[in-house]
Amino acid sequence: MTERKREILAASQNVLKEKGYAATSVRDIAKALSMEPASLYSHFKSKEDILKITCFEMADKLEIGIAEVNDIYFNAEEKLRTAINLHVKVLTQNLNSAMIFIRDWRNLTGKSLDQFILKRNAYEAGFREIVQTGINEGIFNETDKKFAALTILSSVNWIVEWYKEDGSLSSEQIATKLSDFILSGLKKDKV
Amino acid sequence: MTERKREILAASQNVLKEKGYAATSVRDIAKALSMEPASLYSHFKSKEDILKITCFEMADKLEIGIAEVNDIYFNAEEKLRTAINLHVKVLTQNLNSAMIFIRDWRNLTGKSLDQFILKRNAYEAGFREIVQTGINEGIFNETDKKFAALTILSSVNWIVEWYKEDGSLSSEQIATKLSDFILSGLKKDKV
DNA sequence: ATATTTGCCTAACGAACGTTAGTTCGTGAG
DNA sequence: CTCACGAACTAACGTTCGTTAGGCAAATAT
Repeated sequence: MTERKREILAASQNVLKEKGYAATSVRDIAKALSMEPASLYSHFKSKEDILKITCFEMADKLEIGIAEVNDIYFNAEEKLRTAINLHVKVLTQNLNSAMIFIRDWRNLTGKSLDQFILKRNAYEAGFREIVQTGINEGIFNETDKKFAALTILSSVNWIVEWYKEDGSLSSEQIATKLSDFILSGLKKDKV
Repeated sequence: MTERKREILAASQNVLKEKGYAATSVRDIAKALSMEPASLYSHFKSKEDILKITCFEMADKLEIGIAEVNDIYFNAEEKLRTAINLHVKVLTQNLNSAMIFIRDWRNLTGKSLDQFILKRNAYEAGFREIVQTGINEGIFNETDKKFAALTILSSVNWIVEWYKEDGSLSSEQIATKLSDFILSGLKKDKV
């Protein structure tokens, strides 16, 4: 990808995250770049192309993280903490893309949509695997794996709704808090 | 609201939940009702009117629940379990509306949007209050209240993404699992 | 029986949509 | 110096959008 294309992509994402993909027009994007709508088509072949690139780049970044984690030898708690940390890092470091990725992937169509769903399922399976590992090791409660993985991911994904780059919490701090919460829950340990 | 209006509203929501508010046209909605687009305007004054009614009806239902819970004398754990149970019940019993409410409220404009955000904040504050109660009672970990409330709500809201009416889990079972997860976490209690 | 209201229709409006065609202009390569 | 090319432009295409005006028939109220 050329430097200019990357630049335009970033600006597009900055616009798309505001009102969402469907409610944002090509003209909105062009205006933010002080260029003509038609000029965008020198770089992208369609509006959906921008969405597609955004969603798949995010999916790829997350995929790399979870594959890594499940390869290295860690115990389940370490694996989960590492996976959450990587996930939070990817989201916070690409906040615009992350919002589009999480909210707007449904606007993909045809083969792109199918492929995206496959990737998403594979990623979720990675989390289920970590939960299973923990159960096997005897350190996690017997639980509905699918349910647990979905709940974990939902907590983690929701940070795009409230995370502010200038906020007081770093990516690592958020990840630690989330991991603590997910692992230990709200209730005080009985002493 | 007349019976007919309610009927049209329900059909509209059934269409809107599929592709989202912005990507769904008035003509899509009319087609699902086997009527002409213009006829919808005998019942609703605009497309946004449908969104507004949907979002605020959901917000009101949830609001009633949380107010109730914070009034009755319960300990914090009971309060939280009850609040989650009510929330899950409202979501699962109005699944179409719930998806629109959670995903598409951003498409509200002007005063409606402002008012919605106020309601949303008030609702979140209700959850924060429950967390605070638990901390005061000494049964919840000292924690970032705002963070905890957001994490709880995100887990609960995410069920609209995977809940199927014909699935094996009832609303109560889901609420119990969620509450257990949120209160106790994934890790086995040290024995 | 007559008047009013309701619910839907047909037709059409102007605006906004995503996209394409064709062109110009500056830059770097042969 | 010329040529090719990338990146932007102007102009416009056909479509779809949300919405309105006005009418008509059936149901309801007087």
